[in-house]
Amino acid sequence: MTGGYQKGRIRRDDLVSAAAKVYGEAGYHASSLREIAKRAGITHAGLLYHFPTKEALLAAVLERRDAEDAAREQLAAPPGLEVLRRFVALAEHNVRHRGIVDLYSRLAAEAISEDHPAHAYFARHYREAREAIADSFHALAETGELRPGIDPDLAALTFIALMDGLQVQWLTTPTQVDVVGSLRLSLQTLLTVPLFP
Amino acid sequence: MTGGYQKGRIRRDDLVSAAAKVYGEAGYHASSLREIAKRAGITHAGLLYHFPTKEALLAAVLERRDAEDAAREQLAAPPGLEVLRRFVALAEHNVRHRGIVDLYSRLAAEAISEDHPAHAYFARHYREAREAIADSFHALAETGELRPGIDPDLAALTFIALMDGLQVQWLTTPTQVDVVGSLRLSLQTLLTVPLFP
DNA sequence: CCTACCGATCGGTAGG
DNA sequence: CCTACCGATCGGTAGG
Repeated sequence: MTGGYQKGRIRRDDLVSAAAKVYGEAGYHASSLREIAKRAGITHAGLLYHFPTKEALLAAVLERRDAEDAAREQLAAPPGLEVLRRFVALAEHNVRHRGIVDLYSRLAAEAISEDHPAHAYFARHYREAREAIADSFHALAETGELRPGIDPDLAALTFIALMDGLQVQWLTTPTQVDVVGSLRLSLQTLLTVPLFP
Repeated sequence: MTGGYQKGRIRRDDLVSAAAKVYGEAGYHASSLREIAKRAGITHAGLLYHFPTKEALLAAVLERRDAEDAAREQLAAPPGLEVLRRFVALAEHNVRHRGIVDLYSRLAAEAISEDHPAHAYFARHYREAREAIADSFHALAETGELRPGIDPDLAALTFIALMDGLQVQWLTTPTQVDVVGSLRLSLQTLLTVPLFP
């Protein structure tokens, strides 16, 4: 009884996976429904049976990314050093999974346009990331672990922007960019205590 | 005698300007020769009389950008604090000329692909930018103006990546991103002397 | 520099 | 989920 239902769910997941991969290789706009469908083993009309428009498929890709992030954030720590360490760990994870970074970096640049279907998603993503980091810098300021005179909100913006900039440069010239080293350097200079004792 | 020649030069410049603008709005791949040609007041076939392929037009846009940068780098200072100040001044200039930043940020993300026609351009651009900044950090290390224990090359990578990451985030949500403030904060924490006394 | 055209590709729909 | 199709758009070419 649940066979067709289950099958449908699996098929949708396959399509979302294929879409994420193709977006990562070519961006959203340059990706075709035919290429995505082919990788999932169906026709592009078949894809449109599951996702009525190209934009609906993108929405599904972003939703699944959010769900994965949320599952990971069960690991969320209280504001402080540990949060910063986990962001560095996330960067370490990312350099071992290029596809994730590809998808994110290409979509982020496309989504600069206010009328891009992922624009609101990225505006929210940036704000939430800045707020999460800012909470930790504020906590560190109160305990004297943030260097005096540093604006916690500006430090948070700096950290998130640095992560994004490193990713694009790393994707373009992987052998010449030490993503994790740069993040550690940047964080350590903001702190009065060792980030990794 | 030089009339036709002059006219041709002007027309080519108009086309390059129109192309830079459209690339900035939509990226390279999503830009059409018809849209670019229309803004310059000719047909797309007319554009192809001046630039034989879509790729040749992109090359001309990048060449002009290099020429403009070179002209600006007559202002190039010897390695040291002044170089860092001028990069901050460049960022101040950029936030008043959104089109330049748009063009750069969108192309950079597309050029992640090794087969993108601007890939080699950006690989070179990153390397040259890192080297220019690294020279200054090395000089500052020798005079004790760089905080002890900071790797000058890693600091250079960090600064360039931060500039790029700030630009994308600023383009997406302009009112929420203080590009210049973030750059000043980041540089100041690396130094033992005031960047802006 | 234009008109007119080509083959290819695109997202989406009809109808089953 | 497929076959078959649509109108739109693309980069590029022929021929002037």
